Amino acid sequence: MCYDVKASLEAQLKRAKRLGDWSAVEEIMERLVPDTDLPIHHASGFSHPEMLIYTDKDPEFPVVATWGLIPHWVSDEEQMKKTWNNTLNARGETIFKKPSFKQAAKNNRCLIYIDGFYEHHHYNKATYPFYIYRKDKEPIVLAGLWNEWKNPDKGIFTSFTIVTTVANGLLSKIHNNPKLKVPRMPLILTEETEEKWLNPITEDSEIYQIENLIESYPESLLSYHTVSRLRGKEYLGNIEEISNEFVYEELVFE
DNA sequence: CCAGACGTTGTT
DNA sequence: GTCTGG
DNA sequence: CCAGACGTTGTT
DNA sequence: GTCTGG
Repeated sequence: MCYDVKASLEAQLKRAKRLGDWSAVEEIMERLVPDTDLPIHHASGFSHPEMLIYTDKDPEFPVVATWGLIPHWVSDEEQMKKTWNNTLNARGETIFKKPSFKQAAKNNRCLIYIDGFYEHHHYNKATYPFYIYRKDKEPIVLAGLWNEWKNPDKGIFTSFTIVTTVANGLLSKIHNNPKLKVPRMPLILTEETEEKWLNPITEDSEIYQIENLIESYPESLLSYHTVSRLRGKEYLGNIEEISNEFVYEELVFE
């Protein structure tokens, strides 16, 4: 799963900057970034932050979107708020089958550039948040689905969800779920697969080309450490230090 | 057929 | 809009 | 997902 | 133990 992320301005803009179109970057800074919650040192999906996503419609120039996909059939704002806490993630195995995701899976895929994400580990009846990031400190590219929903009161509402897959060894351990159902992790793309994720498909027979991209990311490329609380009264909020290592003396992890 | 849901996570 | 449960 | 509430009365 | 809110 993936319910907590860090998304700095630098990470979010990495894709827009890679081609060296500085006027585009300037436009993003002036016109889009003020409508976002950036920089996000930590945000929970349940707070439905506004972020930049790169869609298949314009892969180099991002749009502002809210985390928590609103399916096309949602009719009003009340129904929307019942739905969007349940569509923060989308199971990769079923995105082409579920009514909430199938249209977006076929026609509206996107990338979300983040610094890293947070997961909770359970030990001795307590909960310990971990921050997970790439060993090389480069941004993590997540696979997403996005959508434009017509809010009858307020116009077009752009939202997205993060696709998940089975967890690798490291994330299974952080989740320390010993059995039965396989733990989950977000779908992290590589330089090759991120372009394929945005590649349009027209026929149902091409769905497998997208499904083939859904696999867990090698744990050898990831690093991690514990951080201070991300929930409840001890939560420090969206401050820069929130992703810094915070050692819990009582926690034994290894 | 109609009514009602439509979704995710893990159970150290 | 489309699928599932009764 | 985790943290925190989990109830009643009448009304600032 | 289980539901709700964020």
